[in-house]
Amino acid sequence: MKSDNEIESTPATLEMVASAAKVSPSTVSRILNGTARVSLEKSKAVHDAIAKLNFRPNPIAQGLARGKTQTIGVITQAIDSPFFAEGLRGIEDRLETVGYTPIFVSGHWRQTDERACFKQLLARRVDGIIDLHGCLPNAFFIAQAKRLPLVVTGRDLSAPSLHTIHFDNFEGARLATQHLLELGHEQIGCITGPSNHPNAIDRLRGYQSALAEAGIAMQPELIAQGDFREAQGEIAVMQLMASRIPFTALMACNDQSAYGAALQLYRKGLRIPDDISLVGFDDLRTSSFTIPPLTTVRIGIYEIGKSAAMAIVDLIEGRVPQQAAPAPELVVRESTKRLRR
Amino acid sequence: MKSDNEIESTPATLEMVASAAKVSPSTVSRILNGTARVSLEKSKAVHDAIAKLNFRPNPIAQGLARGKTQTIGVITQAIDSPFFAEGLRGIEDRLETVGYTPIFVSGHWRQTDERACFKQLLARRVDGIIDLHGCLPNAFFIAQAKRLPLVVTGRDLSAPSLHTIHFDNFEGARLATQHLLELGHEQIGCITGPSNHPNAIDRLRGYQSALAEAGIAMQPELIAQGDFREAQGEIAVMQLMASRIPFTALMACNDQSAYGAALQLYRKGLRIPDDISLVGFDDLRTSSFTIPPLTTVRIGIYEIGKSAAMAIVDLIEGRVPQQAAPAPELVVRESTKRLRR
DNA sequence: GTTAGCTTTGAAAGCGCTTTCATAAAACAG
DNA sequence: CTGTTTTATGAAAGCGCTTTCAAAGCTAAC
Repeated sequence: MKSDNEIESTPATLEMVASAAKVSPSTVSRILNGTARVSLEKSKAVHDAIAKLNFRPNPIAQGLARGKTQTIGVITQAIDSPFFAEGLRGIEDRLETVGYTPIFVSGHWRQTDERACFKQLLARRVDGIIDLHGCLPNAFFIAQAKRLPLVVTGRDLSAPSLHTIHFDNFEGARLATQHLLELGHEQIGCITGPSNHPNAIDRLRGYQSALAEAGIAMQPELIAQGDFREAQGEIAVMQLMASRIPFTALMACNDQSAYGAALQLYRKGLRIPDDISLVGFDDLRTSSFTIPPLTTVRIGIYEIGKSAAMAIVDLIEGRVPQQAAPAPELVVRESTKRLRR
Repeated sequence: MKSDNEIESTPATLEMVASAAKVSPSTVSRILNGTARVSLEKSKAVHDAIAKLNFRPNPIAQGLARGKTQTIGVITQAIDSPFFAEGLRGIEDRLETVGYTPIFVSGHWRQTDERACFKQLLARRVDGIIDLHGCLPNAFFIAQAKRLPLVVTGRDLSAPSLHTIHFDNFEGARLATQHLLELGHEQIGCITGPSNHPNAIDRLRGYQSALAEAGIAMQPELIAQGDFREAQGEIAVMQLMASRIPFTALMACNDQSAYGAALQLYRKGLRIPDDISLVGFDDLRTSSFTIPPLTTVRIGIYEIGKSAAMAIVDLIEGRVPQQAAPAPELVVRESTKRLRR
């Protein structure tokens, strides 16, 4: 009986298996891959040899021989962003079940870095790439997809060998703002995301659209620039308050901004939701544990990660992917409240 | 002028470069790796050909030929844990500068999963493995290190080809508890981590030691079982309150537990820090944005990730690693306060 | 009983590199 | 100049697989 800790000096090779089973390497390969019918006795002999030698095919050699690496590149913006981390988890969970290994690299929201990621992954001969919310131009993605299967999230494109999974940010923001309106709020501030970020733009538009729909005039002073990070959320609230235009509710274009905003409101002695209602966007896992738990828009980034993983495999294996993002969903918790009058 | 989006159908091979430069493949290889002196004119011709063909060596082929993959396996417990994510970021940042690619896999705090991770990474022929806070027995790590370079964090072991980076959890917890004591608290509750988790055990011991040092008798009812996750932090506080033993401060064995605890205290109408002081452990990035910002013990997991990355490279390249974890550091924010009397 | 048609298997080439070995050319010593 | 080193370079083998090709062994059909 072998212990789990046991070590064998050199990993066995296919040829060692072949000679142990007294067959040719080709036969072993055929058995491993099921690429041809093999007589039962040889098959058994080979399996025995594999077990005895504890043989595991060398994926490097397979990769070279087949020209496929069973590896898929995943470009994220930052591996330590709570938002992306959930998506990565989805990708990881899904890919594991189908025998591909993900390789994660980070673009840091910089075009040059993201280009470098592509280069690196291409050099490593990945079989496909998933780009989570990349910030490169559409044309770039369309061009890359000619070279290898590509799925990108956060936009809506159509090209051969390219699949996109686009979440409806506009609708999500509309929902969030509408929720505030339904609670009787009319003076609603907005903390935006980076102004060149497509998702951020759509979310701002959703906010504006909801206001317009309700017949409420937009006040530019109620829009504060954010960058999707907590610290800037704090600053945005400071600016909003400095403008002296009163507001009773705030819609932050992502949860992290909302955290920062909440902290700054707390510092100013304003209570959520009693004095100010706050809604976020993303539904990070931590958002159900903030004080108070945050009302927000659920994106389902974990599910998107899973879908992206399935889609890239579909693409690689010649199927046509059908995965789409879930619909935006408002999750009402305790940071929003009917406006007292 | 080539556009950045441009595509070449098939990646160039070393042989194509060789024939374009009218030299032998060996010469090209030598130039690429600097393994021998080559005449200036050939060298130039080769560099020109490389540039013209946009050649990048195929790492798969290199891996096969050299028996090294320039790849290092990283075992984390969960890629979407905010704690580990920071460590991964450190590893990623560091490894990038030295030309290794990390492959991240997750053990989910389960021994069988973690064993499977080892198997998978070994099969992929990584050059070394970093195991972040693994939960397998010491003997396993020592045995594996015989097979390939290994660095593991969160414990203190010594064996050939193995390097450990051990953070002083005991001291950290002692510091945190001491801080509470210095603020005049004597009834201090503790929310533990998983009872089989070495770090959790050390932290609990640190708490106990600080109390003992201060001559305060330990009250078992003030110790509530946690599991390092937010939800259990909530439950722990419920249990603590149900026991009816009064407490004025709480030390949570990690920040995530502290978040859950804070929420539950909030629900019960208890204010932090006015009614209860709360201290966490880990100093997650979000902890400076909680309400109120959390006093906690800084581990510097990002730095530990960086160190682990350097250590594994040292090991692989035959140097002897010297990296150690930073010393525990109390970071006082706004969740703790002098006991009013 | 011979020819045609399958099926099972092995030999060998090839994937894109590295590296050893051998050789031709250049450098040096006598 | 000749003989010995040294240096730059190419040929070829090899890393561990897959896959084509061809041969050998069967079965079936007339």
